Amino acid sequence: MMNITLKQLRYFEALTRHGHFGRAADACAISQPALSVQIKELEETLGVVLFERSARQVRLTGFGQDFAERVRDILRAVDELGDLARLAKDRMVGRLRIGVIPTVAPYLLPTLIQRLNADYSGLDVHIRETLTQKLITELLDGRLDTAIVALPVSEPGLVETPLFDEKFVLVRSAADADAPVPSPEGMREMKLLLLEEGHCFRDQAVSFCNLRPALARDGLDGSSLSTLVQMVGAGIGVTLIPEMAVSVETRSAPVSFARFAGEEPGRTIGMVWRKTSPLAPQLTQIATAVRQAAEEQRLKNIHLIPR
Amino acid sequence: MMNITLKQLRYFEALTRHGHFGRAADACAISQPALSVQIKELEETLGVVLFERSARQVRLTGFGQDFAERVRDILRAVDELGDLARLAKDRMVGRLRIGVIPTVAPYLLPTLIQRLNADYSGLDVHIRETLTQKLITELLDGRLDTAIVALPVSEPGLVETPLFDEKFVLVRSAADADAPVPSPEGMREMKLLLLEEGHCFRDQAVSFCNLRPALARDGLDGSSLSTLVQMVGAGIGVTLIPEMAVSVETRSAPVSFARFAGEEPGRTIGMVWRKTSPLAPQLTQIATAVRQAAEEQRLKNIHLIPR
DNA sequence: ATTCATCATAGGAATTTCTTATCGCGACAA
DNA sequence: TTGTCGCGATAAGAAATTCCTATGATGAAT
Repeated sequence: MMNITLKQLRYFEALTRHGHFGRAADACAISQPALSVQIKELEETLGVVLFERSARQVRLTGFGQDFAERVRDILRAVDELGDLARLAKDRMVGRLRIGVIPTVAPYLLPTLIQRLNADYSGLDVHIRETLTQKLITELLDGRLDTAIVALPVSEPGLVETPLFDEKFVLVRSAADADAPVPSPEGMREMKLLLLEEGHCFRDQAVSFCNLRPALARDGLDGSSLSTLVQMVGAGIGVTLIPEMAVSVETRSAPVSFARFAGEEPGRTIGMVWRKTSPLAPQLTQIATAVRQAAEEQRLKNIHLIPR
Repeated sequence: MMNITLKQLRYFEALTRHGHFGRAADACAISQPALSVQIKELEETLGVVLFERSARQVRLTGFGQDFAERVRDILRAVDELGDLARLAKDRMVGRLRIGVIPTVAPYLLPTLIQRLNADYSGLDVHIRETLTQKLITELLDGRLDTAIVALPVSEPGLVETPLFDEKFVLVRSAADADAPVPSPEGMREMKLLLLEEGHCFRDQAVSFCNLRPALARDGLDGSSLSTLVQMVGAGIGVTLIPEMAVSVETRSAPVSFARFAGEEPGRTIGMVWRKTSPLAPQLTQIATAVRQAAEEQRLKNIHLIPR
């Protein structure tokens, strides 16, 4: 009890076109008996005669004609599978789901998306912005293809690629613009505004100032860097933001920015994806594009920060 | 350089459903390595990775998802091929092109078509009514599946099956109803109306009366039996028609019918089809249906003919 | 009647597909 | 860490299939 094979359907189709076993066999690059046998096998599998063989010509039966129409559709669909793959192979194509942490997304994405659309048209980019923890979960779950987060992540099952380092700058009210820049220890004396729990940037800032994490400050945590900057502008305290955010956040409120002296605080932003991801080659390319976007963005900021 | 096979697509589909090589292999009734190899082969043929294999689970890649949709459609279409054939196998189904000569068609077809529709629903009957010569040509050409004609045809390449014998009856004006029935020889003295050249019925009538075929009568040939009967009703002459035509033609004009004494004229109607026709079994069945229709029709006529 | 063209059949070779056995890797538990 | 386990990949030989060459059978044309 054989099953229908694509070979049989291809031979069948050739025979309908040529109406002649020998010529159809040539077209299929096989011998005439091989074709005869496969056609016969197909007919036996179906339990139906597809061709009427006479000495003069080979003609489709009535059923064969209906059959042939469907077979043509099937073969076309199968060939399209190959075409589809051939396209997907070289050009980067299809859906790409990128997760980005909130302290990077607003500053990097406008540039990045523009660049991706330019360099990889045909790529359908989906963006997910949320906390690192959630990104990692979704990544491991297969709901994301890659994530842009602060390194290290140290999650077995994921590979990390550094993208760029960024320094943190001090944000204080415009009035303090000329005051000396405090040392990390000095920061502890100031009212430092932080993001809510869960943001890695909060932990990084806390770590820089050697604050005791448990020492949760008053209830002034902000849900975004913009909020923090606005609070600083209102004279409530000071905060840190990544240098990349400066050009955007300078518009949020009348504040001044300052670099730290000596050992500057900072972090490494990187891309992570599953070790097993078949997109690895593409993602490596994407990483390059992200680096370029980050550099482009950095140039917009660097001159806004006084030494 | 392998080609895509249906097996591969079936295995692929099973793997998408189970997300597990071992279970998918079970579902396909093969070993796990066999499935692994075929999936790998498919991926190599396409040049694209379809599944992301991790220790935890087997997941479709983005491309794989698009691919899977199309594959499902293809497999469904292929399975439908089998269904289609299974239906066509037992039930008689599909197009059936029957040719019928004009001196039979009007009297047999109403009954026959009704019967075919009743007994073989799903059969798409096409009727072609024309002269024997043309029917045979179209039959040999494959434009007809079978023809109902007067036997014998004696065409190599065709097989003949008798359906029924029918007698010819004399048609004369109603006024002559009680006159004695002439002998074949007597017919020669009467004005015998005939069908045009090409109708086999014309030749059969001529033969019965022992007329010299070349002796073409005056220009009163009719193009149908109805025309002839109407002419008889108008007192122009006499004619012959098959007994099967009586019940219909008695409505054409005020005429009387009479059987011939002694050796009655008649002919054998039969079905012919190509020796090579794969429909032979079905056609044999159809022939039975035609016999029944003819008998049914005959019963409507027999009591209308005196003697 | 013979020849030619054409499809079917047969037997053995070549190729493909499958099975069993085993490896390698990552996850999980102790 | 270190086994242990689950799972997919790989290997090698066995089984099945597909194919080719040679040949048969049949009908048509000369």
